[in-house]
Amino acid sequence: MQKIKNMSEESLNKTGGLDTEEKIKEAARTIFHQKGYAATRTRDIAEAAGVNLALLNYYFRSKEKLFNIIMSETLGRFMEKIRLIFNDPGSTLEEKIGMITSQYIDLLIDEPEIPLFIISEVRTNPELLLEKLPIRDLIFRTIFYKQFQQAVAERRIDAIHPIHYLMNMIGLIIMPALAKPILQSAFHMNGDAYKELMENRKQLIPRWLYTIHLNSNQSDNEK
Amino acid sequence: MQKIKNMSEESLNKTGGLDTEEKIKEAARTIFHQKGYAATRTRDIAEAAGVNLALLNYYFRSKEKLFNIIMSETLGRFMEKIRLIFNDPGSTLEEKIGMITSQYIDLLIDEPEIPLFIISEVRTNPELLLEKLPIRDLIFRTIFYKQFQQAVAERRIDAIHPIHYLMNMIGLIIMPALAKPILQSAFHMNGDAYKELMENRKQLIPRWLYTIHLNSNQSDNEK
DNA sequence: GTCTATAGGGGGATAGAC
DNA sequence: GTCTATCCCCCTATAGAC
Repeated sequence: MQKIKNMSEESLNKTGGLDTEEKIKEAARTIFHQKGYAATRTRDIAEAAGVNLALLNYYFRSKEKLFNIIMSETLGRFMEKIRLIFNDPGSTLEEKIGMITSQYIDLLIDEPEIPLFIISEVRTNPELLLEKLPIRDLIFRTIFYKQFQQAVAERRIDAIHPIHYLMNMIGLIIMPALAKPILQSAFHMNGDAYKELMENRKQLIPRWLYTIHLNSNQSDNEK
Repeated sequence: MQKIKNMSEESLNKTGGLDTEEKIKEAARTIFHQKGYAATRTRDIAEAAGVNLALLNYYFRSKEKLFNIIMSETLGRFMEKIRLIFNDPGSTLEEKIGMITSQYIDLLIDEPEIPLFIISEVRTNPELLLEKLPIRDLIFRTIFYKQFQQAVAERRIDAIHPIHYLMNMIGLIIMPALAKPILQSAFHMNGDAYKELMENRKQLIPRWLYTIHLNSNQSDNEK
């Protein structure tokens, strides 16, 4: 299986369309996402990539280094969406919520394993987050945050901690992805039903969020 | 492996107040909950229990058998609350929601690892659920479910699938527990702040759920 | 760059003394 | 029932031929 990379055009191998390093990363991403770091065996990654185990260490030195690369990329890909939308100057608060919901639900239809992967691995290894991402800034120093604060002020709604708003938004979006194995196992829900459920929530979640956090008629301050 | 517990006096060992089998289970529960099956080493369980590794296999035959016992007990403990409340004939729908929220939040203040533990391990091993628990019946053949259907009918609210209601309820409750490692790492939130956040949600979540699912003034049917 | 073969070590499980 | 010592497999990582 020699690797004649025809550099004149591209560095892509005919087998799978990717060069070896990329094939290994692709396989690693899939398996790490599904099973987590501890339960993943490098042998399985190599086999899924269609290469020999030794190549994995040739390209990435160790399982842990390979994992860190995958984790960085996944975290980055996941957070980049938020960052872009939260800082978009051309959209209203409501539009931002709609974009976040819609884009993340699309992502979670394709890759429902990502939230559980991130949550699990951050638990065992909390430094993963701090090292890489300035999450506080990414949330509290954004146009989104200013717009939200302004909306709350205009409506004279008693302030509950904004962390509730963020957690509810993220929670409502990712919950079906987290629950997918349980939905499949307990309710025999198949892929199409899951997808339909997710598509429904594209409309529902923004309305829910608006209703519970930004509706001054029955806001949080009524005791 | 006979287990004659001498009840006349006590079956308790002086060291720690529990007999050996119980000490091992206690240690196993803690570590399995924190790290999951794959990342847990039997040596660590034995050490945490203050006994020798060989005893673990003497009492439980294997890591896997020990794990299954822990998983069964944790799942049972988790689901039993729902079952009792959902079938309580003496409480209204609103009261049931309040009880669920309050009791589970108390549980998650003490043991925030449980949701992630269950979700993670069910993913790798979906049979765990089906074998043990009749979840469908546990949800759809309950007094709670009848009361919910009735409330929706009375208010003439367009029906969205009740799975949304359940997922939102569970999601809003467990979300902070799932996010705890991230909240600690990214926001330096300590145990007290987490507890206060959770206590706040005891009041907030029932109101939110009522507002988005049972308020006919601005229900889901407005387009 | 890619392979085969193997070193090296960790972790689950057991034998056997007490 | 509890311990020490040990087995043995499996998994990561590397050496070395091609």
